[in-house]
Amino acid sequence: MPAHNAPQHAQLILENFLPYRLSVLSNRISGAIAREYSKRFELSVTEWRVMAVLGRSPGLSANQVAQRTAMDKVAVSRAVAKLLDSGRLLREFDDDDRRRSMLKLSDAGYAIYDQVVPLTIGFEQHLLGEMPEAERELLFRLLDRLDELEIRAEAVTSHT
Amino acid sequence: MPAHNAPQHAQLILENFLPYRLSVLSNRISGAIAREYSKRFELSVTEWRVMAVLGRSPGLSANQVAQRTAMDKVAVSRAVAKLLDSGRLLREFDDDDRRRSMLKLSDAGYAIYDQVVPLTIGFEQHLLGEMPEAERELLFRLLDRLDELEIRAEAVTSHT
DNA sequence: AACCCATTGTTACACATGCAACCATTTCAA
DNA sequence: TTGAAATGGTTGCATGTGTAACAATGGGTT
Repeated sequence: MPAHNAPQHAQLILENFLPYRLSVLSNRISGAIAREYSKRFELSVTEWRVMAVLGRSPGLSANQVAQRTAMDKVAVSRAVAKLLDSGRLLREFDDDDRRRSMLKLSDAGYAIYDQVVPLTIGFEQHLLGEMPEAERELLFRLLDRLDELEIRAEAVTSHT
Repeated sequence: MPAHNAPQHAQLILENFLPYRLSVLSNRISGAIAREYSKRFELSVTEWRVMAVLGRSPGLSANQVAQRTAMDKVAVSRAVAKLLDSGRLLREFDDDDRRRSMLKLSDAGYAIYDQVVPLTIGFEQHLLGEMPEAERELLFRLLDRLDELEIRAEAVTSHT
């Protein structure tokens, strides 16, 4: 009997699989942050992302918000509706193009924004605080590179 | 009039915010992979994760699968139900403890497993392929460290 | 045995998400 | 000017997900 031990089946070690690890890690981190502000401010992750972008860039349209947050326009539309409803957002429509909305935080919106921002930044500090500057930079460079790479998923299927 | 320009509001640059970047990146990557196998094999992400673990470790219980996949037991329960239904999974119950299930892939399950594994590995190759070994190792070390860190979300709230 | 509690797994509900179809408005070309 | 295509945004539907309540089984104490 030959002494080879080729596995009968393909082998995948999930715990070492990068996409899986990113997913689990990201869910844990985002979940932990979201649990904080969602309880305190009745705010979902998508709503918060919309607020975060508009807090820094008032006047964007819903579409522009969608692009910047990497959310699809439906998610933005619904988040905007809720934020308008709860009085955290103001909306006007452009006179020149009445389809286009112009969004910005209300005072109530900024009151929340000014509390959540330090909270999230504190969390990031906690994550990165003890990481040497060099590693931190490398981490972000790696993320940049991965961002660029995975654009074309189709290129991959031919590999196998 | 003094020449300070302290911002009126807290500032957060979402595009540089680590949790946000991880979330977007992870969603893109997992989404790209999932689109491939979900179309081809009528397989959701959670179902695939269950299969991936059982392919390598046959005989685990649903609870054990949940722990290894970082999914909650409800998600596993439902994924298992579907996989049983579609004949990709076999289940027995332990004679000594009839609550405890013992799960493994059926032949049909392995047939799929053996196709999806190389597909996902090819994808990871595509992501990591051009990354120098040293950076790759660092990336995984950084992920390890982040994994350990963010366990206690509460520790953070006092930071602010 | 009778009880209490922990564990495994399922079900029910509320809520988020993605895709497709849709309406309103604008643009452009015939 | 009018009709086709493009754009911004919303709504409906089917599906996924998390939380809590639940049934069933088992372990341990009296």
